[in-house]
Amino acid sequence: MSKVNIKQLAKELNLSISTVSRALRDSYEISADTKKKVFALAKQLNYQPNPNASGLRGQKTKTIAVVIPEMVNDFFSLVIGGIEKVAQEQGYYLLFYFTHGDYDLEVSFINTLANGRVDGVLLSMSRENHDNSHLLELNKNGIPLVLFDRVSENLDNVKVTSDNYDSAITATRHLIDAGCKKIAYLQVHKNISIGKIRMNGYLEALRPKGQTPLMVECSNENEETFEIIEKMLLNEKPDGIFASVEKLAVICYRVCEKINLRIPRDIKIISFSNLQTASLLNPSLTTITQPAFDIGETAAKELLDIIHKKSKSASRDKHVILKSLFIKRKSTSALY
Amino acid sequence: MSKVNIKQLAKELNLSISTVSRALRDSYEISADTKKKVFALAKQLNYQPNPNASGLRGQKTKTIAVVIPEMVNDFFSLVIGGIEKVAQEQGYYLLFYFTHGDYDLEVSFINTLANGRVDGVLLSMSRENHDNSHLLELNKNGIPLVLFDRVSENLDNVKVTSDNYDSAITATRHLIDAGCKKIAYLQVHKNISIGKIRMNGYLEALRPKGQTPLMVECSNENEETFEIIEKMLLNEKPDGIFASVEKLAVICYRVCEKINLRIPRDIKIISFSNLQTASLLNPSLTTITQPAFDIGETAAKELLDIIHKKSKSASRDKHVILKSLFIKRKSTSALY
DNA sequence: CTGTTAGCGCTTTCAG
DNA sequence: CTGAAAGCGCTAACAG
Repeated sequence: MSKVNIKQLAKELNLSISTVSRALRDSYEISADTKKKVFALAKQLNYQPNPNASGLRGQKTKTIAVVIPEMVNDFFSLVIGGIEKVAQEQGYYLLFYFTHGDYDLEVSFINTLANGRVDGVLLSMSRENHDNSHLLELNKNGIPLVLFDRVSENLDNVKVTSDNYDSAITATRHLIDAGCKKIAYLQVHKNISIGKIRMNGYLEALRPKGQTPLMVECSNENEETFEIIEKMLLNEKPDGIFASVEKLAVICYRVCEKINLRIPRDIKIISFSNLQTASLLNPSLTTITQPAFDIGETAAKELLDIIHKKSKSASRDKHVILKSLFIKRKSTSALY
Repeated sequence: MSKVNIKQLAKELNLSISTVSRALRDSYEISADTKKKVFALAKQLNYQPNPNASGLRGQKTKTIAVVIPEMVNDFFSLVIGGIEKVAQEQGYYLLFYFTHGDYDLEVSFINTLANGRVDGVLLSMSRENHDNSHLLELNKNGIPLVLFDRVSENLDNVKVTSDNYDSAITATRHLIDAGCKKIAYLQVHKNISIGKIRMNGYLEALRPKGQTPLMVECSNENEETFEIIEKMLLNEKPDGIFASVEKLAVICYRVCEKINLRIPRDIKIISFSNLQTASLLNPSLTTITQPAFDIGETAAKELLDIIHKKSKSASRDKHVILKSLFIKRKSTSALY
C-alpha cells in the first residue's frame, strides 16, 4: 500500500502542500525551478492525484456517464466507439450503465447520477415519451444531458439521431423504383419512436403511388418471427420487403431460402442495418446504415461543449440529425 | 442546482449530521423512529450520497475498472455483458478504458488507477509477456486485479480464459475425423499468446497423424487476406481449413465461392467464433465458440471476491479455464 | 514566488 | 440513542 499523495511530495521536497499542488497544475505563480523538481519527484513516485479528493473539492470529475439499453448490439458498440474517441481526446473517463430497456432501472441510474458522480450524461432512453421527471431533475441539478438515438422530443436537451424518416422514405422508394408493387414492412417494438418514425417514412413513400401498406408485426422470438414471415410471404406474396431492423432481414432471408423465393429476382429486400451482418448473406442486399460511430462522436462532443460552457444556453435545445448511408451491394464478394 | 446533502437533511430534521449519516447506513445505534424519519425525507428529496466524499473518506468507490482492447468486437461485448451482470447484482459501477491494443495507453490507464479511483481492475492485456511493471505496481498499491482472455502467466493474479489449447485440438481432430488429409491453419497476430496457444493445439492434433502443418499468416487488411487465402487454396489445395478467428473463416468462405469450391464437399471449414456471424453463411459451418459471457461473469466474480476479502491470499494466483462450446451446424436454417 | 488555512461531503471515533 | 469534531486529499482564497 504505497499510495503517494501531495503531502508526501511536499515533505520530501520541503515545500508546502499548496506549492506542490500549484506546481502540479502548472500555475504561473510557481518558479520554473520548483516546478521541475516537483514534476520530477511526482513522476518518480508515480504520483496520481486522488480523483475523489479533487472531485469533492472542485465539483469536477472528468467523467461522463453513458446510459444505454445494452451492449451486445452492433449499433451501440459502434456508438460507444465514437463516444470513446472524443472522451479519449479530451481526457474524460466513461462510466457505463446498461438499462436492458428497463425504465425503472434507468430512473434509478439517473437518480444516482444526480450527485456529482459525473460531469455529464449521455443517454439513449429505454422508453420514450414516458414520464421524464428523472431527466428534468437531472437538468435542475445542473448536470448536462445529451440524448442520442432513442430520444424524446419533449425534452429541452441536445438530441442526436440519424435521419430515420428520410432514410425510410429513400429505402421504400428504392423498392418502388425497382418495380415492386407490393411492399411489406417488417417491424418489432412498434411502440418505440424510431420504429414509428421509420414506419411513417415507409407510409409516406407509399402514399403517392397508391400502394396499400402491408405492416407485419414481428416478435422478439426468432422462431415465432420466422413463422410470421413465412405465413405472410405465402399468403400475401409481396414482391418487396422493407425490414426495419437487420435481424428481421436475416430471418426473412432464411424464410425465402426455405420456400424457394429467389432474391432479388422474386422478391427484393432492403433493410436497416448497423454492421454488415446481413451483407454476409448470399444475395445482394441493399441496406440503410446508420452513422453509429458519428452519432456517438457527435453526442459526446455536444455534451463536452456544454460542460465546457462553450455553447450558450441558446443551443442547449437542439436536434442534430445525421445522414444515414444508403449501401447498395451488387455482390457480397465486393466486401473484399 | 439543488443537490441535497446530509447537512440539509440534518437541518430539516433537527438532527446532527452524524445521526443522519448513521441512520442512512442503518446503524444499530439509531432508533427505529429516527431512521424512519430520515429515510422518508431522504427519499422525498431524492438524497444521493456524494460518491466523491464517501470514496475519499472510506477508500471505497464501489467502482471497478474494465480495461479492454476494444469494444466493437463481438467477443468483448459479450464479456462485458457478463461483467455487467455481476456488477449490477452487487451494486458496482463500471469504468471503461479502451486500449486499442496500445501498450503505452494501457500503462497510462493503469497508472491512473493507482490512486483510489476504483476498487479493482479487470484487464485483458494489450500485449502479453511484455513489461508488466505497471501491473506489479498496481498490486503493490493494493488494488485487486483479475486478468481475462489475454493474460500473462508470469503474473501472480487470478486469470480467466477459455480452453484455447484443448478446443483447438478438438477442432483439428474434427477435421481429421471428417477425413481431411491436408489441413490449413489460418491465423493473424501470431505473436499474441492466444494465437500461439491455438496454433499449438492444431500442431499437437496433427502430429500423431503425421500430417504436415500448413500455416497461413493472414493480414489485417481484408483484401490482402482474401488474396493470400485464394493463392493458398489454389496452390496447396487443402481439404480442410481451421480458422483461428471468425473473420478469416468468412473471408475464406468468400474465396471458396469465387473459385467454386463447395463447402463442405470439396473443403471443410471449422472456425473459432464468438457471435454466430459465420453461421449466417450458407454452408454448414462448425464453430468453436468461446464462453464469452461466462468469462466476463467469472472474472468479475473473482474480482469482487478479492475485493470483499472472501478469498484468502492463497487463491489470488489461480487460472480459471472455461470450456468452449463445439457447435456443429447441419444447416443454417436451424438457427430459427 | 511561497505558505497558511478553510472547506468540499461524508464517516467515525470519542464523549456524553 | 445522539452530538461534536477530526480528517480523507485536494484546491483556492488570502496573506505575506
